[in-house]
Amino acid sequence: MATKVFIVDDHYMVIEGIRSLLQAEKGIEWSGHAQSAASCLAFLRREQPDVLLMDINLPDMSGIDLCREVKQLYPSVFVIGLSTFNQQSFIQRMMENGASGYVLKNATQEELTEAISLVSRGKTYLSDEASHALRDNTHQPVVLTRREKEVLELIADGLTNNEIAQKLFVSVTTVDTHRKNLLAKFEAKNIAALIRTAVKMQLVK
Amino acid sequence: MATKVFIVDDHYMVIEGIRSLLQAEKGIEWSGHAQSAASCLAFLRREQPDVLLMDINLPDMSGIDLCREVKQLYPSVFVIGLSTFNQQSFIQRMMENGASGYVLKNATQEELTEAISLVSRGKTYLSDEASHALRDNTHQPVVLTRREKEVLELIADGLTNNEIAQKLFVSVTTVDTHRKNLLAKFEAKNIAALIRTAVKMQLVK
DNA sequence: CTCCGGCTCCCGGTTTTCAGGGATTTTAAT
DNA sequence: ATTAAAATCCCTGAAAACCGGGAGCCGGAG
Repeated sequence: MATKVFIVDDHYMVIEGIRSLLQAEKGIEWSGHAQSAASCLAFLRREQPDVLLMDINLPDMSGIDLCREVKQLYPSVFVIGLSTFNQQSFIQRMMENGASGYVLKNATQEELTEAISLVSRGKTYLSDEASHALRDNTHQPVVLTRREKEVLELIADGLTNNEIAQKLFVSVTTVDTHRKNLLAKFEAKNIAALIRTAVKMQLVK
Repeated sequence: MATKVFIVDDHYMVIEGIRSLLQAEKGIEWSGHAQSAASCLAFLRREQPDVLLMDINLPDMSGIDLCREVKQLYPSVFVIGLSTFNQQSFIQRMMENGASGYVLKNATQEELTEAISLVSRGKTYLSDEASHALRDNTHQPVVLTRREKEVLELIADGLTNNEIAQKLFVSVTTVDTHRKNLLAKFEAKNIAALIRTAVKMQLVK
């Protein structure tokens, strides 16, 4: 029985590429594709594939969140993360949210089919680069509170503590405390270093 | 006579996707592909296609630079930028360096073939989103001097003016001047805002 | 109920940045 | 040789950030 594969990716060319790569494969059945999280979820309501290839950057929802949602609703669907980037933080969060594998978009046909084959049998597949990135596990993902995110965003916008305090209707010292906590969480020496890593981790737009 | 199309992109799946999209087209001849700037240049030394589809994010060289080099060596090769991102700065710099078009990776088959057709006849094609992004022409690309880049990098690393001064063997006031100039060039209120945009513009790693 | 995390607020003191000037020397291009 | 841009250096004063504490309030989990 062939493995049913569905793909969600907002880049039409990537969908085409994967379809073309998998077309010839005997054990794989093309289940369909979606270009957004919403239409992916809509499809899943009617029908569940065995393996779901999922881009991490979707227009309406992050792949991380979509993955969690999918695994919650349909635990039997195995998810493989798909991305151009080889960022530990992404890969890690993806796996934490129930993904079974992670493949980079420059993967070869062999890699992809092997990944699908392994994952459909309940195993885990990580591309070499991905597993390597996971081993570099020095930075665990920084978890911020609601308030800290707000403050961080405003700091990144160039506001001073004073201005932030006024905007959030709190005291300057409160903002300063949040700032201290942010510096601690990011293990940053100052705001410059903090913003740098925050932007790279995509915690600020 | 068919238009010869060559593609350079480090993502195998995108190459496959485009190949599959163009396969059926009558007027288009698949000239080959490369996964790095180096092998693209190697190919061009032997043979020149009519149209060169070029990813902006290459492993060994930025598409921006590759585009400039290609146009300098082989002005008759028309370049179409290819990217997942819709960032004005990229598009603009690509066009400044001689590209004839810019297509997003979620383009449809029609869009892509139209782009190739237009560009091969010496015209310009910008995807809707790209041309729209270009219209938002508020931010011209920030040009930094050698020294400013160094200082910016060190600021982003979290060093203070004092530390930077020691590292670069110059006076603190010099570093402060560079800092001021950076703030002015980025039109940033303070370092937080500066670093934010600098990272987003990929001027710091 | 108790404990913990998040949010709030405060103090005192030091360091750094920012906003204004102005000025000289190197370097590269015409 | 001239010129312009880059790089260097200096001053002052105000504003902001950073440091290392302490402390009360609340809501949810155990």
